[in-house]
Amino acid sequence: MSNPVFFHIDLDAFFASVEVLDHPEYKGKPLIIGHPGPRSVASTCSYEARRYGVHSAMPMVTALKLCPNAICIPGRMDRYSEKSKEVMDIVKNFAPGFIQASIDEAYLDMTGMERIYPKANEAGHLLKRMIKETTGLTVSIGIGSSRFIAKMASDYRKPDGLTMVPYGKETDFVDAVGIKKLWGVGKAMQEELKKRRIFTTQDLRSFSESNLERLFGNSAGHYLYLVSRGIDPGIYQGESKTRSVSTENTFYPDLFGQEAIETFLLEMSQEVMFRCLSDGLMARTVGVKIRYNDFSTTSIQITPDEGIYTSHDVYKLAKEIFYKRYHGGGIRLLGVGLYSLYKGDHAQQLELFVEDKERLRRLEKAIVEMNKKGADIKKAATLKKRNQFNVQE
DNA sequence: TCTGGGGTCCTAGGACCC
DNA sequence: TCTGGGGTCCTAGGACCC
Repeated sequence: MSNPVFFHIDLDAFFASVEVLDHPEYKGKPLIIGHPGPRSVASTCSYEARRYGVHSAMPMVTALKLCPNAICIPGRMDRYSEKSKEVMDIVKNFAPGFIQASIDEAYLDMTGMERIYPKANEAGHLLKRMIKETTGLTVSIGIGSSRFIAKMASDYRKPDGLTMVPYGKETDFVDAVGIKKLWGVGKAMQEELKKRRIFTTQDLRSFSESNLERLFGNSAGHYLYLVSRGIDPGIYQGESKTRSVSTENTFYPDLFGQEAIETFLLEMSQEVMFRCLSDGLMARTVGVKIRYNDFSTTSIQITPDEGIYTSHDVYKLAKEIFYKRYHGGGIRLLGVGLYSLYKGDHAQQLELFVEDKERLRRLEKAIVEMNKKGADIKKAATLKKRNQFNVQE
């Protein structure tokens, strides 16, 4: 039996790199992807911008203070999806056990591929070359005995890097990465660890599993026990299916007034419902998210006894739960989501009026299909009002 | 630093049932 | 009568990731 071998392939500064590819004049310049608005954040930035301390998720205002001459452009998701597909097609055909983890990341299971690729690191270099030559983009690749190790290895040397963690050296590698960069251990957990005077992965290993579970809860404790030993806690195991669909908008200035609020609730209800329809999904639960101007955030959800069949159902429920919770004042963010999704095209149980609803549902589905073919039909008559309000894209 | 938008998973309490 | 235990579903909030 051969040892398990996994690759993690990570596109370098993906959105920014695509922009440089399409606009050679941006090459070598600090580039930030994101809207320049006062409430927006940087989504990606080029390595030139990173030298100024800019990083993704940084408030745009801060980023532009650090790097005033940065080129700041809003993202073009359609174009990035296109390039992503080009890359993923190459990766997919390179070896079996392909899992795409996000728009710019994928895993390959290279276990037992020695006859085709005798040396894993040479296979990695080959894959990097193929991607570069075909798409013009560079990736960083991590190689390890699990997806977890491969994932952190790809981040170890970036951009255009290749890091291989030899079988049996997982614990050493985790020590080299350090507790601050452990995948799945974020800011809040870092604080918890500091409070308990745990500063290194070695410190973590000095605790028994039951002690970690007592200190941090069963799930988090078990997780820390495993990852501090370089053992994969089980990231990206099976095919993941969609569990929720949501959309939200941040406004500047704040959103006020019944008409404006309801316009957005309607538009967002349609958006999430149309996305479900086009994927053949039904929802059991509708949720609304409200963030006030003081950044306090609340969410409400409802699982009605009657099913949810049309975007009108979504809107009605969204409006109902919104007013149940809304305490007035400026709204910074408004969101609508559908949860407890299941595959299906029909009402779950037969009930009164279902036939009418099914007819409406088929109508909406037809609109979705036409939009897929290039039409831009939206049901709401109120949509023309959208531009009166300031959406922070 | 004054904090986007799209997701996943976990926790904890309450309702309800057997 | 002051009071069990397990299972499941629902809700709200929070951590984390890209």
